[in-house]
Amino acid sequence: MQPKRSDRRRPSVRPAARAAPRPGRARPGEEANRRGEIVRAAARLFREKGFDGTTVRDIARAVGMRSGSPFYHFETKQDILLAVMEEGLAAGLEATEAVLAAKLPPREKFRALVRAHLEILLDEGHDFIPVLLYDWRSLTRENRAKIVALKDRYDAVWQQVVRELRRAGLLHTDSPLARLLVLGAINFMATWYRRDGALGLDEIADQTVDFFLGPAKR
Amino acid sequence: MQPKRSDRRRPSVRPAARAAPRPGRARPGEEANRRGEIVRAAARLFREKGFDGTTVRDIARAVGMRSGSPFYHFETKQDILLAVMEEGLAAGLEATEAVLAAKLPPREKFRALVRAHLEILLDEGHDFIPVLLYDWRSLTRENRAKIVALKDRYDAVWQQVVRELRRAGLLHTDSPLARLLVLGAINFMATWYRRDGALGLDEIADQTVDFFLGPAKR
DNA sequence: CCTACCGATCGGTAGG
DNA sequence: CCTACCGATCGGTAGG
Repeated sequence: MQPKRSDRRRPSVRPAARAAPRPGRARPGEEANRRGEIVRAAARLFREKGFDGTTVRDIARAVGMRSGSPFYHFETKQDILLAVMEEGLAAGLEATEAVLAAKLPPREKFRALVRAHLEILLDEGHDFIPVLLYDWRSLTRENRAKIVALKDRYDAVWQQVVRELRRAGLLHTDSPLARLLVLGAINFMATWYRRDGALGLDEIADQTVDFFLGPAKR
Repeated sequence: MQPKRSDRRRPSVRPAARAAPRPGRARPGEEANRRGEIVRAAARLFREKGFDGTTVRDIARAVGMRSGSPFYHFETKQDILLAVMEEGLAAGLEATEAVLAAKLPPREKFRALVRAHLEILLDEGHDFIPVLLYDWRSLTRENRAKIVALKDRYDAVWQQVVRELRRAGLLHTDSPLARLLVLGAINFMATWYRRDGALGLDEIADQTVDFFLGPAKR
């Protein structure tokens, strides 16, 4: 006997009263909207239970659809995963490149970059990047290549800022390893951060900057 | 149609010639041995494909058993996961506490700790800790509690060394966040490290120590 | 987007 | 530890 992953209902019984969103037919024009809902719901579920631990039925239920209906919007479950990662990376990349564009001094630029990354990594409703980080293995080879291309741009932004920190004498190296250590330390926060914990995102950002660059001089 | 995860064979046909280890009955006395083989094979598979992405049949095949036979050694698949994590943590803890016991100066102690951790995190045949880090979510609540207890001891060792670094003036903080940043940066290496890459474990250890503490003075 | 369904696979078990 | 098997579930599809 397998452990049950979800409540089982008789197939012929319509789910009458439950907390989930409205089932039914989409009104014309809100189709793209529904697609976005699926992506967001899937991101949250993938983050919590992993890609393999989440069923298409879970996703359908979360947006108030019947079990087969997500396939009206996506051809395969894998395509949903790709959409989650692509949309998350695109949004993150936009925020990140905006930080680069704002001509801040190195330390402030680093702080802004860390803060922006913490938001998409840890804040409520931003489940895309954690899924990217922790469900990497579930991507097909072809989809992995697409994601890598986006991720490379992300890394380039960080490498650029690390270089500026080095030039300003705030770091003593700007090697790729330095970037990997900084980003790794931050990305690993997705493992231990609790939204109800002692530190907020602003405090974590400040202390992280201080840790890597040394306390700010005045 | 689902994508096939493995070759399918007619159930009545014995697998005659294949590369995997000998099928057949265990000789008396090597039972504990077989259990260990299962744990090691499972660790490797879990690391590659995740807990949910690995089937008991995969594990059985990897050690040359038929599909139901792992259940002679373990009650459930979950128990295999627990064994992987427990045995990995126990071994890591032993190596780690040995570093603490050897009375090295702070910088050398840190370096030895990093090096020991890199070994169990990245080296061939050490798949336990990566599984622990990346399949956390698949543990039941009760098993998670058991693992947390072991992990706390591990963290305590690192916190102790961070404290010594601070006292020696090599770090300017010994907060828990400092420990989380250092360990996170290192643990995240499991994501990007390639055994055929440019840097070996010794070089990574040296450069990591230099990054966090500043280059060694002479 | 629902209904109704399929083939494949999965974790696990009885009995030897 | 193998043989033979079960019930449940899963991703996906045809047809409306």
